[in-house]
Amino acid sequence: MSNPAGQRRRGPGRPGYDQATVLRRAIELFNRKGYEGTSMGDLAEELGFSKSAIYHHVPSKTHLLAQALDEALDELTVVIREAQDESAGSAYERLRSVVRRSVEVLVAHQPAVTLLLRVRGNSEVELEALRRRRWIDARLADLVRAAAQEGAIRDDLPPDLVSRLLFGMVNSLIEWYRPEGEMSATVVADAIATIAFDGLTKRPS
Amino acid sequence: MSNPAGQRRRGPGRPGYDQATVLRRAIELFNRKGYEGTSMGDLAEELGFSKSAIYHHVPSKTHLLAQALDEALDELTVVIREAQDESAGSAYERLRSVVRRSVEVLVAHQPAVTLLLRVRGNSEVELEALRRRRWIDARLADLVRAAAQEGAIRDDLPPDLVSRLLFGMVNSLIEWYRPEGEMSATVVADAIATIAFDGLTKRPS
DNA sequence: GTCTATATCCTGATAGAC
DNA sequence: GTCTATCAGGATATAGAC
Repeated sequence: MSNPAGQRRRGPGRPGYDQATVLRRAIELFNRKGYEGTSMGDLAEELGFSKSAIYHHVPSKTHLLAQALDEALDELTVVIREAQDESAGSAYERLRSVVRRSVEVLVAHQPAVTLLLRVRGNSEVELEALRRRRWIDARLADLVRAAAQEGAIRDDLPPDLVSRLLFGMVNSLIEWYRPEGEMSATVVADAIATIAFDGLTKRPS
Repeated sequence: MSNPAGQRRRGPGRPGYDQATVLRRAIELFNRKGYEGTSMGDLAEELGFSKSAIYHHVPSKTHLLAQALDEALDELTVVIREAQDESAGSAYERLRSVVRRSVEVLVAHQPAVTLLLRVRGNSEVELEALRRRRWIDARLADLVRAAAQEGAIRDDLPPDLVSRLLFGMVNSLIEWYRPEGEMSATVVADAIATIAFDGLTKRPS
């Protein structure tokens, strides 16, 4: 915490991490081994010091989880807020835009979003995160419904089902996307939009 | 094990469960609370007897997980085998068919497949399951590549990316689909095929 | 087939020395 | 700010009575 950059502090001495760095490494571990499958001992080992020293940086394991889930939820909430601004275009345009923005958030905050999407509701922190997530999902469904009512997208499929499948495809990114890979967020977002809105089948056009 | 139907055995006496029933309830709990978040004590409580009595039915917690993952992997492997039979039609036809069959398996074996899709590689059992799953994913990508080479689906998107997104959409079913709901596997499979192959955008047609 | 009791280990978290 | 030592509780799994 005396070290905003998360780097080594003094010439000699132990590593020294700030809160943000500890959080980042914790989320990494939670995703690799699962939250319950990761012990504070594991995290200590990862950071290179003893188990008890962690509690100098962070109040509890639960607090680490809460911070991570908030990071993801706050970012996704911003995307929803943008999509609710009707002056930004038709529902169809805003739906395409929210797909793109969601991909951007998933890519930029992949570890935190991954953690969020795996939450099961095992504690009060997780239940609260699930509540916020359900609110987001409901707003996405609203947008799909509005686009269907505009006549912009097909109305022969239940909007709730379309919403689940469309954002199911978006969310599946977290299973394989790695920012250090060669695929940019733009390429992925374009591919999702192309598949979802234009379809895979080749057309004469 | 003396009770193939998983029902009460004698008039008087304790419930009495067979292996299959214990496994089914275990998978249910693993999905609700996570595998690591579920203790054998939780499972005992769910089944209505003491913690230690479970070990009369099942050798270990790990064994329960292995059985569940095998159930899912065996079913998905059958789907892949079917799709590899080139006499069954063009790659495009087989791709559409494998999407439908995957949905059927996800719906019929939803709890086991859910567990499989959440495995992180935390133990030897999980690592072996991940190996088998990666093999399946690779065969699905082969099929998408073949369909693109046939000229049946668009070739302006990387086949590996298409495969990940397409089956990401299929797999996202496990997050919300409940067999007791009003949506049949057929409706869901049709919706996925329509979105993925024809697209959401309304066309003059 | 289920129970109580127990063995052994690991968990999140704290106390206090340096 | 990190350490060793420790706590109380819970984990998987086993032993042996009934």
